Amino acid sequence: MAAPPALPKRMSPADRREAIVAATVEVARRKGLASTTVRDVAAEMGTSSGLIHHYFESMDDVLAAAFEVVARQDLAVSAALMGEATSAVEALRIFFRTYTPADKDWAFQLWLDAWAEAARRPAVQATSRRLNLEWQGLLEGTIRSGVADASLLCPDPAGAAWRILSLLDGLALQVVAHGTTVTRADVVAWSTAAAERELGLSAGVLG
Amino acid sequence: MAAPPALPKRMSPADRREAIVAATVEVARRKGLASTTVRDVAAEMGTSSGLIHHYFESMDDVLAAAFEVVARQDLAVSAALMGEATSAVEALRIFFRTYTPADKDWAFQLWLDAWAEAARRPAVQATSRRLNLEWQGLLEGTIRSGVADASLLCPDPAGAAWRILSLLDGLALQVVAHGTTVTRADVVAWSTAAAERELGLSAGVLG
DNA sequence: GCGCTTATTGGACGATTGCGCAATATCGTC
DNA sequence: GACGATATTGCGCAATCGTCCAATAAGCGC
Repeated sequence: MAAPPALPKRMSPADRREAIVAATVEVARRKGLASTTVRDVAAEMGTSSGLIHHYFESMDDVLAAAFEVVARQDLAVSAALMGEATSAVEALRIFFRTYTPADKDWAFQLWLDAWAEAARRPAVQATSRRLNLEWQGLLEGTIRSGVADASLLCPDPAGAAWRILSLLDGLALQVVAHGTTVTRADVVAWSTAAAERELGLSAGVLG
Repeated sequence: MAAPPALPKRMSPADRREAIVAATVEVARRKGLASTTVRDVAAEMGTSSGLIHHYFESMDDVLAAAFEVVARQDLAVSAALMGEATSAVEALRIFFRTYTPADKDWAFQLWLDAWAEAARRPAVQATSRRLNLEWQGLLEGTIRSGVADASLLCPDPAGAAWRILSLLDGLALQVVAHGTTVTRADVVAWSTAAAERELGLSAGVLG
């Protein structure tokens, strides 16, 4: 429990902006994106609510920035680990392992909120779309590299990436939103199996 | 433009309840589930807002009821048409044709809202889960009947139904929430192709 | 130490939210 | 035609929302 390094009463604009986003993330983790308010964020920081609007034009921007931090961090972690892989197949294994974090349901709930709020909050829609595209790009790139060295077979890397990602999202959605008969284990098993079939890999290779 | 049949000033409880739900659907179609308010519904009906609370305990219940009507109607239409099919494969063809209605994006936006709001509104979560399960049941039943008469091959009808449904949802999500590079045509083509592979059908049969 | 810049405060503002309740209007029944 | 049941009104209530703004105070260059 390391205390934040002796917060000065007055922070540099860059630091403050970062602090606001961090506080927003913390609140959104507990309450979801859709019901995170300016006052929640201010209270979390221990400052006034007016301060938030000194750095952000609207709440839409604040939420979008917070969502971007969370989503981009997960993306960065996956991308970094996949980058160290010595083969496309190994990278894919890492992808499935990091994309389905058992203890971070709240992050996926943020995605659910972002997809729904996209219709009402332009900034949230823009970042949600951007991040989704980047995830697809990461996956597509990995597939392409595997096709290049013939370690896997795929006539349509871009489409395959969308299909794998969407199946994963659709299944995870059921777990997080409903807690249905679909289990976390099903999500992993079914999506990896689908990817193996999609990429001409033998069954179980991505397990 | 047929005027509603001479609304009496005082309606029977059953009719009024129905009218409230209908008005809620109309508002939700325009504004989404998440931002539909008691006063919106009252204004849509041309009545007072207090009336809504005379029939529903909370707004959560109203929204859940409205969502259920929309989702159940789509389900009923699909189920009815599929019931008239003379083969499992034909039923599946109907399924894909009716599940992806080009001109009704707002209905899918309601699903997005429901999935996100599920974390905050118990009644919405309950109906969202229930309806999702029924869609899965419909699809699973169709697959089972096809397996029974050997018109298709599937070792795991329940899982297959979840996978097909989730892929469809995940792809449609991209179209509705983001309007990304994924097109409506992609959604249909990709999900039918996945289903054909999943069910041991030759390519293009479900197109 | 002085003064300018600006980070920060703290509350006001108007709009909006879900919900509750007493008063009123309307209907079916005798 | 009067009565009882109840559908409906219309507003009030307390809480909350995002946004804005004048006042305050902290830090930096001189």
